[in-house]
Order: sequence, then C-alpha cells, then structure tokens
Amino acid sequence: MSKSLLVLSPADTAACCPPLSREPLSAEQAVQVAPLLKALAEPVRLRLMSLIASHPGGEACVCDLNDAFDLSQPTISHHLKVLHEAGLLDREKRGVWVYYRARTEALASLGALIGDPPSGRAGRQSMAETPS
Amino acid sequence: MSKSLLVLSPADTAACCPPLSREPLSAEQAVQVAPLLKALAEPVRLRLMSLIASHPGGEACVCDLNDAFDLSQPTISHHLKVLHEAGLLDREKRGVWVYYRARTEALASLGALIGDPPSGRAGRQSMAETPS
DNA sequence: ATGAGGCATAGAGTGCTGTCAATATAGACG
DNA sequence: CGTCTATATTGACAGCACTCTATGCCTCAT
Repeated sequence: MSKSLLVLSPADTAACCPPLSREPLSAEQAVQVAPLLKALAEPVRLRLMSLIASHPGGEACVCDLNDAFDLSQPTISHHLKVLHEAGLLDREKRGVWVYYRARTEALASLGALIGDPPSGRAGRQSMAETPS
Repeated sequence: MSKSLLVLSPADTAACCPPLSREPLSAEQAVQVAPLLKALAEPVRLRLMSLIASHPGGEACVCDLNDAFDLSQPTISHHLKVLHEAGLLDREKRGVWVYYRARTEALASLGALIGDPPSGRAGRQSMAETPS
C-alpha cells in the first residue's frame, strides 16, 4: 500500500535517539518518535497499556480488557490496534482468544528518551551565563 | 473558567503514579497523565522541548526557537503555550525577550512512569507461568 | 453443517488539533 | 509621545481522532 520497505516497527525508533535533554532531536527523529507518544497520549490507551504491562507475564486477553472499560468492544479493539501498530503491543491469537503483550523494551527506550538527564552531569542547575 | 480548584500543574501528576508496568493506572490517573504525553506527542513540540532542554542552562529564547523551524511565529508561540500549560516549560520574560525553561523534573517523572521496569527485577524476560 | 461467541473492520458523526494571516499587547527607544 | 520590535491572541479552515452501530470473519461445539 504505502510503507512496506521497512520492517522496523515504529517502536524501535525510540532506541535510535539520544535523550531529549542531551541534544536537539532532528526533525526526522521527531517525526519518528511522535507517533509512539501519540499512541500513549490517550487515557484509554494509557490504561490499556498499563493493564497489559502490569499483568502477570506482561500479557492480557482482550476478553478481560473489554470488561475493564465502559466502552464498546469495537472501541477497545480500535485502541489496541493503535498500540499494536505503534509497536507497543504484540498480538497473538490462541484459539478463540487474542492476547496482547506489552513490549517493555519499547517502553523502556521511550522512557529513557524522555526522562534521562543531559549526560554525565545529572543536575540541570547551572543557569549558566547570559544565554544569547 | 472551568477547573480551578487545583493549583497543581499537570506535570506534577506524573510523579503521582507508579510506573505503567507496575500496576494498572486508574482512570483518573490516566486522565491526568495523558495531557502530558499529548503535549509531547507532536513532532514540532518534541523538537522544541529537546531544543530547550538541551540548551545550556536548560532554557532558550523564543527568538532563537522561531528561526529553527519553517513555521510561522504564531504557530511556534502556540506550541510553546501548549508545552507551558502542560507544565513542561517555564516561562520568563526578560526585557523584550521571553525565555522558556525545560522542567526536567517533569520529564524525569514522565520518563520513569513510562519506562521503569515492573519492580525490583530489572529484566522483562519473565514470561512467568500460563497467564489465564 | 449449523450455530454461537470472540474479535476485527467499515462507515458515519462529532469534536479536537495544527496551521495560517491578521491583529493585539507590551516594552524599549528615540 | 510615537514608533519599532518581540511575542501573544483571535478567527478560520482543513484534517485527524474517538466513539458508536452494524456487519463480517474465524474458531469451536453441537
């Protein structure tokens, strides 16, 4: 259809960039990372991700997830698809049921990208001299 | 206008929740955290945040930021406002110029919320027993 | 085969978001 | 006091996102 040359899931892009505070993200890097954050930037998806990631084994059945929300089944299915296509969830069908597993490596990369300190110097005290 | 009982900036909410993979986020927690991620989930804002956070002193002048993008000045101003209202940027006017400073503590909390492993066990191997 | 249950997809409606041009505000400087 | 510069606000428009109902597909049991 459109993108079928890269086998890399979007989630892998988070590991491709230094932390936000270390050096400026390039325009291309930003375009690659933003979809990951966008996938998480929704209350329902955030809860879904947390529900699945905190489940024993890091996976959960859709049947259980549906019951945890006051939303229609297609809506939950839609949100799971968004997280899956972002590379944050793995999908596996076992018999009649479908299980989604959290990609904790992707979460870890993303967390490091956002939260890691500048470099060796932890603090950001400085305030330095007159900027410009 | 609508919600004005809490003086807490949205960015503080990230520190209020355990890591995603540790225990399920409540609906309220998710609603509080999502705006933070939504603020970052945009390529331009992600670059802005990175530009400011990686600047010496963790702050940057709007005049410099405008030149870093091929966007109109109001658009940059809008994005900075979004990041500011999310609690990710501090605003300070010095003379004619306005400086935005990165709230690295907010970034750190958010990064930890997303990326931190389940609990003490760093690995995400587990796979544990049969889920359900 | 036939039916039932679990999940995905399609299509529509509504609201939000990113961008711009135009304008307002606010301070500095003649 | 008037003007110039830096930033913010307003209003408009296009596109996207969240939700629903309706429907299709797949798997298992009968």
